Amino acid sequence: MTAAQEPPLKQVPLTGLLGIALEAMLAEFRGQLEQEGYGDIRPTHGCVFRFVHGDGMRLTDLSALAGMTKQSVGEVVDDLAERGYVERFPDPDDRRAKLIRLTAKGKEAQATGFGIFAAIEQRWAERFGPDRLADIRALLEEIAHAEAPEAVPELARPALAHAS
Amino acid sequence: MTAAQEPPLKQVPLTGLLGIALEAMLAEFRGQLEQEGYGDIRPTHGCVFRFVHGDGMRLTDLSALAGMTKQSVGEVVDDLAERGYVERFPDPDDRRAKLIRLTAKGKEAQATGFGIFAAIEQRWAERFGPDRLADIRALLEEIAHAEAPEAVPELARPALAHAS
DNA sequence: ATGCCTTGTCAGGCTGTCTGACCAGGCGAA
DNA sequence: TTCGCCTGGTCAGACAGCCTGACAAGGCAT
Repeated sequence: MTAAQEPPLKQVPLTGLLGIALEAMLAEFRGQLEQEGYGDIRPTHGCVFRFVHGDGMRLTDLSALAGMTKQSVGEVVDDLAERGYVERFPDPDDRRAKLIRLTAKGKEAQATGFGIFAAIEQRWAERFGPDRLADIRALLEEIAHAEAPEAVPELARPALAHAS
Repeated sequence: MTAAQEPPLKQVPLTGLLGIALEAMLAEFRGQLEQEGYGDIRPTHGCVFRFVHGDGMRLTDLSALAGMTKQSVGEVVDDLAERGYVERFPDPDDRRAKLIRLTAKGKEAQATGFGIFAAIEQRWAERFGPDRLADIRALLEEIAHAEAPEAVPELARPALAHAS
């Protein structure tokens, strides 16, 4: 037990740990979501559910937020439309464009999803320590803000704002 | 600034933040790796590089560690073998099996990769605070240990061990 | 009113993974 | 021994999820 120097410092890369934590949370999420009756929602659909809001958004905007091509997001939107979660309607201000919005069913699903995420985080907080989880969230928000501010517009306004 | 109750508590899901952090680290990793001359190593190859060690491992063992099918890992091994990073040789103890081990080139690549991961973590530590990063690592290790102990065998022996 | 930009779609392709079927070799029980 | 079953690895085929390229319809500025 003599704490000698570890020779090559073979620690598990942080990416591996992040990946495991992420995967575990997502697995929990998918299970819960299915249990709530949304078994037909797949991970890919997240790129729309995460960002769609308001009275109608353009595909172009969604794809920019999601960091994916219009074609890819368009396919997801098609799929969600077939399943009745979103609907397209013509943009009254621009006849080229179509707007995408959640249906009533879609809004329920989105709310359920966000609720599940909150519940999981709550459970993890109880399990691993509320303050530790708050710390990790704060740090991750800071990292996200630094690395991909466009993907987390919600972070544009918090306390950090006046820190720079 | 009256801290009233937030109505639907619309916080960004932790998974999103974890994903951004993970992606950012991996992007940094890939950039560095290419810069070190290993531009032909793709993310998929990680499922082998992460786990292969010693004097030869079976495909079955690698696939179990990686949590993937034998076929998928086999394809990756084929690819790495063509590129000269690993080699197969018959298991002297079991004529059905072949053992997989790193070539000299593969060992260099693996060491370089682990080094880059360590360097990135070091840089992030300086950037976001060494103690905060240590905290997040400790928490993530705990989570990983709880959620996927088989994927992080290195964690089987640390200080946590006598805590239970 | 003409030429360029934007919006969305169609078509095709690639990567990474999976399932199913199979052969060759090992191993235990009759 | 030898027969039936298990195990290690491979072949073949499929599919999800993403991409790039090409395009038609519509807006917009000179």
